[in-house]
Amino acid sequence: MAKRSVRLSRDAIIDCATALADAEGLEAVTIRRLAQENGVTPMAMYWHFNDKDSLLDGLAEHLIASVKLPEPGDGMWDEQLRAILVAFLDAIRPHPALAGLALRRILVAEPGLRLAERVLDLLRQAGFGPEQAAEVGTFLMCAVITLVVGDPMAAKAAVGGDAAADMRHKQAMLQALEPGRYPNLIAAAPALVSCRGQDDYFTINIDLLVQGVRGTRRN
Amino acid sequence: MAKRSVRLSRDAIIDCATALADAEGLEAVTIRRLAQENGVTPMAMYWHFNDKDSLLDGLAEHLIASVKLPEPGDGMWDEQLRAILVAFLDAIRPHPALAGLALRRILVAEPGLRLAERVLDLLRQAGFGPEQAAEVGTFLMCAVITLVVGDPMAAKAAVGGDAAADMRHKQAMLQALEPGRYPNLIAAAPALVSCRGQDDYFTINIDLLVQGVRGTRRN
DNA sequence: CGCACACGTTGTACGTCGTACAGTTGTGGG
DNA sequence: CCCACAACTGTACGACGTACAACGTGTGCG
Repeated sequence: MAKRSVRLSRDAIIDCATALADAEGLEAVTIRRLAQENGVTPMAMYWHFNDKDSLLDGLAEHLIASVKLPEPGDGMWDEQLRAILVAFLDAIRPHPALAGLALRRILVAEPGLRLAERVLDLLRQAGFGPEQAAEVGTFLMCAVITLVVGDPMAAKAAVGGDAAADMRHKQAMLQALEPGRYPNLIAAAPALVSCRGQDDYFTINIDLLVQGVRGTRRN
Repeated sequence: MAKRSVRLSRDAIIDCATALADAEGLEAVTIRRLAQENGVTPMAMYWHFNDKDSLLDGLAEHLIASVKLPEPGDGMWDEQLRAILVAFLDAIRPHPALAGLALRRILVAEPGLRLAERVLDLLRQAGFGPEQAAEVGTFLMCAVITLVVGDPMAAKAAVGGDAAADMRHKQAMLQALEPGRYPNLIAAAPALVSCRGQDDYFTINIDLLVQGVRGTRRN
C-alpha cells in the first residue's frame, strides 16, 4: 500500500494497526500485514516491538490514552462516576475491535492507571472500603468494555461478511422459534439482534451500573 | 497421549477440548493438538466438525448447557433474577478460558435460548418493555461472562507462566507508584491484583447488577 | 456367505502466521 | 572522511487451519 516517507516509528505503526483493526477487525492486524502496509519487511517490526504481544500492549495503551477524563469537578460522586464511565465508553466505542485488548491491560500503563485511580477515588467517596472499591471498580471498567466488544460490527470484516444480512437471518431464526416456549425471545427479537451498538443500549446500561453502585454502597 | 478405545465422537472431542482449555488455556485448543490427544490424524476432526469455528460453537454450547437453571419458582423477580445469574456464573466459573466464547454465542443454540428466555421473562415481570428487556438482558449475561474472563487464572498456561509470581510482581509495581498521584491504587493494590477469582468479587458484583436492574426499571 | 457402500480416517500439500538468527545499509557525530 | 550503531533485509523454521483425494472397514442386504 503505502511506501514509507522517511522512517518508521512506533507511533506510526500503532496508528496504522488501529486503522487496520477498525476497518478489517483485530484478526487482520498481523505483523506481516503491518509491514506490507508500510512497505517494509516483517522483521522490521521487531525493531519497534519485542513481539506481537507488546504491539497489542501498545494498541491498548494508545486506546486508553484517548480517554478524555473530565476534570475532578465538584458534583455528586455518582454524577462524576457516570461522567467517567461515559468518557471511557466514548473513547473505546469507535474501536470495538480493540476494546477487548483493554480487558486485562488497564493496570499496565499510565493512562489506565489514571483512569483506575479516578474510579477508585469516587468509589471511596461513595463509602466503599479499599477492597470493595477495588472489586467494584475493576468490574465497572470491564463492564464498560464489555458493552463495546459485544457489538456485532466487530464481526463484519471476515471475508466480506455481510453484517446486515447476518442480522436479518438471526432475527428470522429467533422469530421462527416455538411461540409456546420462547414468547419473550420472539417479542424481543428485533431488539436482541440490533441493540448492541445503539445509543439506547449504552445509556441504559451505564445507568444500570451507576444505579447498581448506589444500591451496593454501604453508607 | 491417549489412544482411542473404539471410535471418536463429537462429544468426546468436546470433553477433551474442555479439559484441555481448563488445563492449558484456550490457545492450547488446536485441531492438531486435539487430534494428537486422541491418537488420530488432524483431518479426522473435520468429520465431526465443519471447521474450527464450529468446534468453538460446540464448546460454547456445551458450556451453556451446563447451567443448572432453577425452577421458575414463585419468589420476587429480583430474587429469581439473582438466582439465574448465579446459576450462570456457577456454570462458567470452572471454565474461565471458555467463558469468552459464550459472549457472542448465547443466542445460537438451544441452552442459551432457554437461559435468555428466562432472563427476559423476569425483566418483563420487573416492568421493562420488550426492547429494554432485550438491552438489559443482553448486557446482564455479557456482564456475568465478563466477571469470569477477567480472571487472571486464564493467563497461567502460557509456557509455564507462574501466575503467583506475576501477581506479586504486579502488586509490587502498583505499590511503587508515586503516593501523591495514585493514593487509591496503592491502598487497593493487594485487592486489585487478587480480587478477580475470589468469591467476594463475584457476589458483590452480581449484587451490583441486580440492584442496578432494580434502580433502572420503570415501575 | 460375500459384496457394495457409506462412514470414519489417513496422507499429502498449501498458504499463513509469529519469530529466531545473521547479514546489510544509511546516516550522523567524531 | 569514516565508522559505529540504529534501522532494516533475507532466509528459514515450526505451528497453525484446512482443501483434496485416497484408503480401510464394519454393516446390512442379496
